Amino acid sequence: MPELPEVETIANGLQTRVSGDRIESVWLGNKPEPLKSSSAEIARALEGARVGQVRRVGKHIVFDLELARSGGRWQWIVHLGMTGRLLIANPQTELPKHTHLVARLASGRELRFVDPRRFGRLEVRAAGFKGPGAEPLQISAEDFVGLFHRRTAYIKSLLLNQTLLQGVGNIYADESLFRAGVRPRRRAHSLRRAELKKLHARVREVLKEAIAAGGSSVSDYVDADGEAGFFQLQHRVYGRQGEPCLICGTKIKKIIVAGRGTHYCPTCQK
DNA sequence: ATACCGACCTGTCAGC
DNA sequence: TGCTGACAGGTCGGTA
Repeated sequence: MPELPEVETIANGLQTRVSGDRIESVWLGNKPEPLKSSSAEIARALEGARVGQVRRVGKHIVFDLELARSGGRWQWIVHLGMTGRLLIANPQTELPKHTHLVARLASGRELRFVDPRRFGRLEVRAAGFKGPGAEPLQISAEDFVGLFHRRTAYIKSLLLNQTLLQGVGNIYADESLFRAGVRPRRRAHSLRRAELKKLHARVREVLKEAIAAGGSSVSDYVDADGEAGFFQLQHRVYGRQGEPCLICGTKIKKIIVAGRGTHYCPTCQK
């Protein structure tokens, strides 16, 4: 579900609202848990820890944990998968279905992890998590070109590959390619240098605009306060199959690339 | 190296 | 009303 702008919005909300708070106790659901670390490890790392900085790395939310006792520096890493949510709530409000973790905070509130499809992942690990790829908002145009210009795969597949660029998902890949005028099935090495530079600029532009709008709410995305984002109103191709292109009027096409629904304008994108 | 497919899960919506 | 199938913001592993 959430891509870079949504994860960034959520992480910023959590930084504002829970950083500095202390986790007093943790409840974890059972059965096939959506965990990379064990329940015991997670509970041990979280309970009693003060929450330091909260930020986004790729599509992950990273909580710095400051532990009174063990001294070591740990991080709690949350990947929301398709349907994961991190919500701040009053203890009195009913626990939503599919709640897998509840962290009770010293301030009296709760931080809840809810994930119907269970594609999300929770992990605790030693500090220093960087993620597998480059950050789209930090990489230089030169390095961006270097990432793609020799690769033979479809450019869209590569934009989704988190070990190259981390944070871009299906919506923003389609939106970036539209703005750059590049078809999703172009082989990356067939893109001219100028096209790759343009794509670099458009990826950043789309992500920044989406962050400013609080992300895209396609079906059930909400931020840490339960608020929806608004960038879906600015989608130019994603979800617009059959509708006219906003530039030329051609019907937007939908095909499958890398197993994902892929939207583009056959006229504007070459 | 790359592409496709199924798996992992649940919910929703369109069509019958 | 209820059933069925397709599809959904993500990732992984197997196979050709």
